[in-house]
Amino acid sequence: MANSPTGDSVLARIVRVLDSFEDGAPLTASQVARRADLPVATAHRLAVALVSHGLLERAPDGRLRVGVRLWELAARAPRALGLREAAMPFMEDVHAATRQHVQLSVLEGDDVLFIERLSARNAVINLVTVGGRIPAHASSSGLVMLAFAPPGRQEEVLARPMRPYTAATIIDPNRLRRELAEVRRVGYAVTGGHVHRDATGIAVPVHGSGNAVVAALAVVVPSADAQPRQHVSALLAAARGISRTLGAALPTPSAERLSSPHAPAPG
Amino acid sequence: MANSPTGDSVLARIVRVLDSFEDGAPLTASQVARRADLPVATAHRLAVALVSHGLLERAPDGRLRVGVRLWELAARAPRALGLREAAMPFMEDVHAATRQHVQLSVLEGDDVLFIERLSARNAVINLVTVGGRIPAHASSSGLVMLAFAPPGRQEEVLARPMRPYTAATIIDPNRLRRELAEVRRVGYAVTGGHVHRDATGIAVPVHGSGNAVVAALAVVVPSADAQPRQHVSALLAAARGISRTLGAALPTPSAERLSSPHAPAPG
DNA sequence: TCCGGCTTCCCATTCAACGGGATGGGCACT
DNA sequence: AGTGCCCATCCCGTTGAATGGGAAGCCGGA
Repeated sequence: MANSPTGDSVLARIVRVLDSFEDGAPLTASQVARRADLPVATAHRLAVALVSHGLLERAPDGRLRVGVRLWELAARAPRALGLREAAMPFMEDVHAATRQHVQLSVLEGDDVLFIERLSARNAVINLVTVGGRIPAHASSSGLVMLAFAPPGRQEEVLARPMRPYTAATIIDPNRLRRELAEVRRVGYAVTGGHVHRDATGIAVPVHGSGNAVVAALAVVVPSADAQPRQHVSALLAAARGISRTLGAALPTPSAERLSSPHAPAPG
Repeated sequence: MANSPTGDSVLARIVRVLDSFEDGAPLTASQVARRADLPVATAHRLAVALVSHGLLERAPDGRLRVGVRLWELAARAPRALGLREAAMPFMEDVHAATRQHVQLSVLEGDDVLFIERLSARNAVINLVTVGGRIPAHASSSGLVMLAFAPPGRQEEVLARPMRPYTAATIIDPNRLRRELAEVRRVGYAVTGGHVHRDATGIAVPVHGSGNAVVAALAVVVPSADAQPRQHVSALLAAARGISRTLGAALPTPSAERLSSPHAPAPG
C-alpha cells in the first residue's frame, strides 16, 4: 500500500472528512477516521493539514470542528450566499406580511437544499434548517423547481424510489407528473402535510439571469390554515423582485435594454 | 519536477483555487490558474475534480464558480451557521426595534468576519457583506471582541501595523489599548466613523458555552444620529438571549442545571 | 495497576499527482 | 479566409508527496 491503495484522491478524502461533521458537533480525530473510513494516521494528518488552512478548527477541548474559514470560502457560492443576498430584503417583506416561516432553496441533486430561512417564533414546527436537505418530491419548493426544470432532470428524480414522509407524500411517478403539470399551469405549488402532517408549504419559482428557474421561495404555514393560497400573491411579488435583482428578463410587455457588463452571448 | 515542484500540498492548492473566487464571479479555468498561480493543466485538472465533488460548479456558460455543495459542508461550522442559527431570532428583535443594520460577527485572525447581517433598506451605506472581513482594530465589533479576548491575542493584533480607513480610525497601539480598557469597563463599543465617516457602529459581546466572548452583535447607524448609545440596551438584551441560547452561564444568581445530552466533560 | 482509547511521530514504499506540450475550437479582428 | 489570441482538454513520462502500519506517550476510569 502506498499512495492510497483504496484508490481515492486526496480531494475525495478531504470531502469525506468534512462530510463526517454531519451534525456540526465537534469530533475527535479518531471519530473522523471512523466516519470517513480512513486509517487513524491518515485522518489525523489530514485533520492537522485542514486545521492549518482553517478549514477545520480546534474546539476549546481540542476536538475538531468545521472552521469558519471554510464557511468564508463557501460564502462566495453564487447559488448560496449570492442568491441569499439578492433575496433577503424580499424575504423580509414576505415575513413581515405573513409572519410565517419563509424559506429560500435551490435544487441540489435530487434534494432541495435550504439556503435561508426566516422563522416565525411561534409558528409551526420547524422542518428544515439552513444547510439542510429534503428530497425534492416531498416539498413544495422541490415541486416548483422540478416543474420548471428540464424534462431530463425531472425524469431522473421520478425514476428513483421516493421516500414517503407522511401518508400525503406523493411517491407515485405518475401522480407526481400530473402534479408538476398542475404546478406549471398555476405557477405555484401547495403541499399540505407532505413532509409533516401539521405543516403546509406554498412555493413559487425564482428566475435567474438566463430566465431559468434557479430557486424556490416558500412559506410554511400550519396545515390548519384554511387559506394557504392567500400567501401566493405575496410570494409571487417577492419572487418577482428577487428575479429582477438576479437579472431575469421578466414577462413584461416591453423588453428591458440593460447594458449588462458580462454575458456577451446572445440572449 | 513532478509531484508539485513548488512544494505545496494538494490541499494548499485546493484552498488557493477556492480562494481565487474572491468576488463570487464565475472564472474560466485559465483565470483560476493565473489567480491561484498554478499551471493551466493543473488548475484544469483540479477544477474538474472539484466539480465532480460539487465544491465547484459549472455556470451555464461553462465557467467555474463556487458550488453549493461547498456551502453545504461549510454550513456545519459551529462558529458560522451554528452561531447564526442561535442569533437570528434575537437579531430580528433588534432589527425590528432599531430599523438599522444589525450585524453578527466573529474574530478570525486579525479580522472581524461577518456571519450575518440584517440590513435596513434605507439606512446608511452598507459597509460589509456577509462573508466579508474588516480589520478588528477598525470596527466596533472588533473592539468588543478584542477587549474580551485573551491578552496575548490582543497584543498580536496591536503589534501589527493598523490600516486607517478614515481620519477617525484608531491606529495607535496605546490609544487602542486605552479604548479596549474602556470597552471592558462599560461593556460595549462605539466607533463613530472609524470605517466610513457616515457610519457609526455600536457593538456588544456575545458569550459562548465556556463563557468566553465568541462573537459580537452590532448595529450600524448614521453618524448623524445624535444618540447612538440609545441602541445599547436593545443590543445587550439580544446578546444576552443569544448567549443564553449558546449555553453561557450568565451572571445571574442561581446557576442553571441543564441535563445536556452531549458534552460528558465536566462543566 | 492495568486497560482502552486517544494523539502524535516515524519512515520506507509507491502510485496519484504533476505539468509541459500538443490538439482543436471559438471569436475578433483584418 | 487568414491570422492571432485565448481557451479547454487530453496525453504521458516522471517523481516526490502522500500514505498507513507501527510504536510511543498521555490521560482517565475501572
